[in-house]
Amino acid sequence: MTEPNDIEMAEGTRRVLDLLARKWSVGVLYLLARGTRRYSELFYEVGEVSKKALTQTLRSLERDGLVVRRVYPEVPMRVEYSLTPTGWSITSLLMSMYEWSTEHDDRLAA
Amino acid sequence: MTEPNDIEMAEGTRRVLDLLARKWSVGVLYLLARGTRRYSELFYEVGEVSKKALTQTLRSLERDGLVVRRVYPEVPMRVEYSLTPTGWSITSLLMSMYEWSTEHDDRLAA
DNA sequence: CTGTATCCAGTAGGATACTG
DNA sequence: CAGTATCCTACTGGATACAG
Repeated sequence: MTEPNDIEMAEGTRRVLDLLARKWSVGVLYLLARGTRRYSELFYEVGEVSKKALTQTLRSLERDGLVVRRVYPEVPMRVEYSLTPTGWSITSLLMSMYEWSTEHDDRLAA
Repeated sequence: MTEPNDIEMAEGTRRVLDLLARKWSVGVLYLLARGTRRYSELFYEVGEVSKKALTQTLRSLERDGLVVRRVYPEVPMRVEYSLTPTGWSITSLLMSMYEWSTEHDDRLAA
């Protein structure tokens, strides 16, 4: 197998970043890492998000295979979101980034 | 010290992602990880980038303390870019992301 | 060689109102 | 409860021409 060059590494890395690029994706993933959550729970816990943005975030995470959506057609309706194995595996990357941020927050302030 | 909650972890993680959010930031960092490069070298090696976008990328990396810019007022002019210690330290994060992408590229294709 | 200036298009997300 | 529809703004980057 040939060595990956800079362009290939940058492309692979960018694909990961694109998975997390939306404003609320990371917050949603951290919440779901603690367990399954309903739409309204995410809506109230993730921050000052609009329903439109939250839905877009969830749909994009679902398309990318990080999150699963389950609908329970009760009255009132219930929709639950949870991490896929892939979604779960990416949380270790998130925690590495958080840890790096704590080691460099002096620089991030500037 | 108190445990960080999800919101704090998401905020720290997002600050790191914001550092890398621009389209060409990752490519530039990978190139500079191999050593100092001139503007024109980056321009030709990083991909199909416009000069405007490359300059914006470099300015933003410089503001965030990941890159240093050095000007040599010769004729013709020479400008060199290189990683700061902070910039260097973030490359290990980039490589973790690249590695993750290679382990999940089946999912990324979908 | 190393950028700036200008114009233009696509995308993300906030606010608000409405729906099955 | 869990969204969708509409309107609007900000940001990002490509193309092109021009400048120190």
